Amino acid sequence: MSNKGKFYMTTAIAYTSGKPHIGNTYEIVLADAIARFKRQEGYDVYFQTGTDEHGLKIEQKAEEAGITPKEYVDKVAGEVKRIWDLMNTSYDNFVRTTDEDHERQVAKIFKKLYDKGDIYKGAYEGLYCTPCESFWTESQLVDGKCPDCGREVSPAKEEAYFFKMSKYADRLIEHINSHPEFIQPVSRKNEMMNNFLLPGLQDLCVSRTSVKWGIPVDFDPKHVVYIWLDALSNYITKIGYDADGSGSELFDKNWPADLHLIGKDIVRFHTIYWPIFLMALELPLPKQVFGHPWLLQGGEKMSKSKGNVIYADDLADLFGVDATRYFVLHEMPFDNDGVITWELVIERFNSDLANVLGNLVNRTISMSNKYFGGVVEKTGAAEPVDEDLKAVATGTRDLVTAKMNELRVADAISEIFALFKRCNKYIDETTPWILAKDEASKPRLSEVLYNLVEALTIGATLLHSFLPKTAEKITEQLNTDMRSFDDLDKFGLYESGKKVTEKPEILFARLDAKEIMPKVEKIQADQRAEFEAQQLAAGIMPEEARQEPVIDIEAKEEITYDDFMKMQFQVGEIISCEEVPKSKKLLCSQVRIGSVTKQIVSGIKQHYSAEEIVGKKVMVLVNLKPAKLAGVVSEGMLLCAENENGELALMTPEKKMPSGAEIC
RNA sequence: CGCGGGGUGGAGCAGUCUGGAAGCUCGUCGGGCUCAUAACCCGAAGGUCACAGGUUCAAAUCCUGUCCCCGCAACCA
Repeated sequence: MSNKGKFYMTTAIAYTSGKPHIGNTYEIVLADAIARFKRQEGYDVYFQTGTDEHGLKIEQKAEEAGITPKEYVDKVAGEVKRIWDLMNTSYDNFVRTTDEDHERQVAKIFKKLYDKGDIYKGAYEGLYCTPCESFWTESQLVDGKCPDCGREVSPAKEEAYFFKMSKYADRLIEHINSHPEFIQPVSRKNEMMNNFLLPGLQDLCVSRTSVKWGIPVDFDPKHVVYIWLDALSNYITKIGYDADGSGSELFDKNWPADLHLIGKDIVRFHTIYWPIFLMALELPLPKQVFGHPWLLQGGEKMSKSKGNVIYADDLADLFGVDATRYFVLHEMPFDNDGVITWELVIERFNSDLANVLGNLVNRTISMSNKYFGGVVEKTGAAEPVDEDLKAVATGTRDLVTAKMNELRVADAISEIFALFKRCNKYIDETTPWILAKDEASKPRLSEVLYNLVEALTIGATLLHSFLPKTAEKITEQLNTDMRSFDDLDKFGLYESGKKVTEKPEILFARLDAKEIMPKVEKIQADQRAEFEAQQLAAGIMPEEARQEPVIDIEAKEEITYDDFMKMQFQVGEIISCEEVPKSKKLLCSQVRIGSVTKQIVSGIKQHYSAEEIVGKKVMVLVNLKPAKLAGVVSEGMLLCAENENGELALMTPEKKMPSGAEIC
């Protein structure tokens, strides 16, 4: 393996406001695949990931949970690390922004930039929402109210430190223009240029007094360092950067980073603010920032508040770690968002992993055992049909490398699977079961199986970066080792005469959606229950209906819109009410509908008392033909919902509505 | 007119920059094969490339307009 030099790469550090879902996990798996591949190629890789643990949201979450912020982030960071490890990711360093060395360096960096004059003290003016402790701009408001809580905002002014972004803007524009590879994909570059750089950068507010949970500005401790300045700095502080100038060996070797892998939503922070901070610190800029797309669920974005989140450990439970890795890596295109649904995962699992790969390994090993007692021997009985297989096998490495160099990981995997598909085809072309019938064609049969085993070894080696465990299982079953990367363009290195395993283990057993989906539903139900429990704990009213049993009633005949329009519903206010004498069920109400008052008799006595419904606004069917009930005239109907026990609930408007308002 | 992404056979996507016979995976249908995990291999059907104009010998691709979906909007990767 040739040494190609160092390669320092990072993921964004995960924000510890809650358990990471499959989308967060996507990033670490993607990064891991790249890191492993670079190592395989011969780079000296340093791969850093971790957690971002400061900020208001964490402060709030901790308070809701009734624990300190530190306790809260310890818990979540542990969870993040557990999932990173579960996904078998090969990071070299897991950093936390609450690490003492990081906090000390961030404070020093802030001081250094202040001393230098790039950070100055000013005032932040804007519209302030007191309960949310947040500033908003005019354009952010929703109906003139706080976009978070919907309450009134008021103009306010807060002392704050600002960073002189504009001072470095020209240099950054120049850098981006002269380094086309800096921002990937290119579409993001245009976005940054057109929206932020070319219109002119505003100075960035880099301190907060409204947040307690953060790194204090050491010379003005009522301020806390802005979370992005804090978080971004991990890329240098955690490899040993020292603002005083005495960097560590690790830092000197690895900085500048070769790749920052981040989500497309935070491209701005990594391609504008971060480079400018680095310029101010007189450090070289990272070589590349890749803003990967999102993994969306069923067309809509995942979020905990929607309670529709897919977690990596659930996927790993149902499908296994490598299948989960395969899915997220394969399904994510280069610059458009990917989609994940349970059905899609099952489909990919069956068609790619079970059918194409697992079955190929299985049938190859089975044939070797059946025909040659497991011994794989090269006999030299070649035929022209072998050439294409060999060409594909030896050419795959460069195809994969080319895709990986562009960070097109999904395409890289597809190249490897193209090799496996070629192998399946090769089996049909050579028909080993026919060769096996004739003793004279045994050498040919042996050669065919040898070629398959060799091609599989090459394929497994290439797969190692993406599906580490699966690749290892394959080479184990073939009784061989991973090939050296440099040898992957050679065919015939499998040691002739070796014996494959007697009993091939099924790598991926086909799944039946009918069996999986009930488990999925259970996971989802558990998640909803947990979410509601959390909401309850936080004092938020849960959506009660969700957990309650539903009722199905007999469907009535379809009606037309005209039929519907014949009925007139209005809001009515019950101004008085009395029981109907000699009746068990009836109450007689005087209902004001607009300027008219109607007398309505309703069978609700067992559920409502006459007194309690007075003053209620209710839904009334107004143009029902009057009728006499128990001798009393009724000129309409009060509408109620009825449950399976016959209990009634009057329909009342969800918001305040005037009497007489039409219901349509 | 806040910014951005998208609308391509039943599903999920590529192709659009650099116009030149509409492609991939899955599904469906038909065939082959039986070593293998009802798997594998071959073939077929199925699309006016959101809509309307325009440029061109030629448009999914370039230009103009319209409709629809989605994300972001400084604390979601």
